[in-house]
Amino acid sequence: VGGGVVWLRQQPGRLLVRWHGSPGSPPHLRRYLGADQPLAAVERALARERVIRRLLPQTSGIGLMRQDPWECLVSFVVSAFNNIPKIQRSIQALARGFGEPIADGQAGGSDAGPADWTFPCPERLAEASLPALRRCLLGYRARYVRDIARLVADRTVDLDALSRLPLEEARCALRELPGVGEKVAECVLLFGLGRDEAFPVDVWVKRAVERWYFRGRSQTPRAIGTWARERFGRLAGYAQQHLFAGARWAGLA
DNA sequence: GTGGATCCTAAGTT
DNA sequence: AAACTTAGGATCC
Repeated sequence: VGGGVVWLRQQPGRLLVRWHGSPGSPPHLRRYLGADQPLAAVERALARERVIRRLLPQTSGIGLMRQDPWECLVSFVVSAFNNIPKIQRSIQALARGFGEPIADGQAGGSDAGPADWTFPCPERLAEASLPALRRCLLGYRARYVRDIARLVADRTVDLDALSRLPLEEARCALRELPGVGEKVAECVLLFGLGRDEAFPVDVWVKRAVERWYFRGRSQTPRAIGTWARERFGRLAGYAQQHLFAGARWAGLA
């Protein structure tokens, strides 16, 4: 996070934090974790809705992360048609192979080199070879990652500027990028650009909405997204988080 | 019960 | 609308 390393341990009623690699306090950690959001008020509002109200006992406390837009974009491009353990390995391999070493505080083997690496900058990924990227288990996504990195590195695309655009314009701009479809675009809007109205429809959310709102009737992801953004408005992103967590908790198959 | 071939799925996009 | 990287689990000899 912000060029440093943060360790978190959640305990009942508190969060233990340890960090190193960046001077002073961890950068905007509260914002990064979404811990600066008025969750109590959000959940009070969402509880007016019958399905979310029923999920809340299991899902209460979930917030929206505010990742760096660049890291968020690449991560979700990697996530498409993939599974979470492999996504994690890919991200770690990218950092190990193309990121900057983070000065070791004290832990970790000093003989084995740096234990931690930053997420790679666009410039480094833009000049990476496809085989080198494929060694990060990216598969056919290697080309997407490299081409997106080039667009950002040569300033054709300005991710930070997207957050100041009207929602629909930012959405369309993201969809222009190779490997970015509706779902990934919504994820970047939500977790990277701070647009709480975004509503990504992945397989879990699709199952949840079909089961709990459409009596098990199949709907297209597009239709679900449109429907949800209308129904939940400015809190759609939060609603999505609770539906996602609820679906996984309920083990929807 | 073990081992390997095969199939299937997984935070979708082209 | 089929094809797509890759790994891990499920099923079947």
